[in-house]
Amino acid sequence: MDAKGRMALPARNREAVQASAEGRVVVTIDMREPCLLLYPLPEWEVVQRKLEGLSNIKPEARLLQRLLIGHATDLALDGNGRILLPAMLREYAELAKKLVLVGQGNKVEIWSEEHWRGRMQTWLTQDADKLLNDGDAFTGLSV
Amino acid sequence: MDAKGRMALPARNREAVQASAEGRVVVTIDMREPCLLLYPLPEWEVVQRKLEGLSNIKPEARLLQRLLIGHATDLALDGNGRILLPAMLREYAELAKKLVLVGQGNKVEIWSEEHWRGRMQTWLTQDADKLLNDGDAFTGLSV
DNA sequence: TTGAATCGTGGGTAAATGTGGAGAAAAGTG
DNA sequence: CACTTTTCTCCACATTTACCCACGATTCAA
Repeated sequence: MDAKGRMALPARNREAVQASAEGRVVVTIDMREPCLLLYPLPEWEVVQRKLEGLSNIKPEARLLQRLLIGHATDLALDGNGRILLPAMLREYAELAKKLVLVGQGNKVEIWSEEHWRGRMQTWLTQDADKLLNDGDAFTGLSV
Repeated sequence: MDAKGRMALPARNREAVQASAEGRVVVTIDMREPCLLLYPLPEWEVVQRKLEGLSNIKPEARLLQRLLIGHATDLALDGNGRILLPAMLREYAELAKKLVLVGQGNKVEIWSEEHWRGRMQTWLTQDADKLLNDGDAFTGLSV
């Protein structure tokens, strides 16, 4: 990310986004982690419909809607394949110069390198042990 | 928001409002949170009809009607794309110089930055945990 | 290895947008 | 009617954003 808050989308993803969404993407926050989520526009519309379909009586559902839809921002790639991340989103994820992009199928996670390192540490030392010792959880799943 | 209580609508929303409602919007209060709700006029008319359709025997329904419809104010964008928020609404949401606008599909929430930060803090530290640990609530929802 | 193309990065500049204030018009008040 | 207060319109300025170009690094192919 540069000093203006612009982030270059890797050429690999760029091609897909250009083809399916004419360079239009949506960025929002991840409630569980200090990172952002980037969807190609069509993918986001699926997610948004799911969210709006939730019972809006449940407080939990309203929370999801407010935070995810509320932070969702339409962005378009500029001539160099970059997007300008809004200041509020940059602050939420505490993004610095160095970013880490993590592909997740229908979306890409955007992390500051610093947070990414910290979480990796935690996952590898604590959570992975727990996961591997929980014999039943993933029976039959071969990776 | 400036000292006169004027608020600039972001250009992105402005365009939509100009097209569908000739720059006319309705602002009212949110009963659950210290914030205001801004609807393009056509959207508000839908909401108002729903409210009026509620059984007016139930005290809860009458309360909704009184507060939402009672505070609803017709406003129009000025030459610079701004609206003048009535003093009563400004006081209700305790709006200060810095505002946060949160898009919610058919409406926009208007928060003071201070309240928004406070609520975010609560949501992310308390409610989000509860939500994520409540396994049944959102089975099958993949965001 | 070398040239050529692509890619990531940074910056300049012009246009668009956000912000603030002055003064005229309108509305409310005594 | 005179006066105050509010609201609207217009103008000026600061900030942000969009667009363009340039340079160094990396990749790819010959």
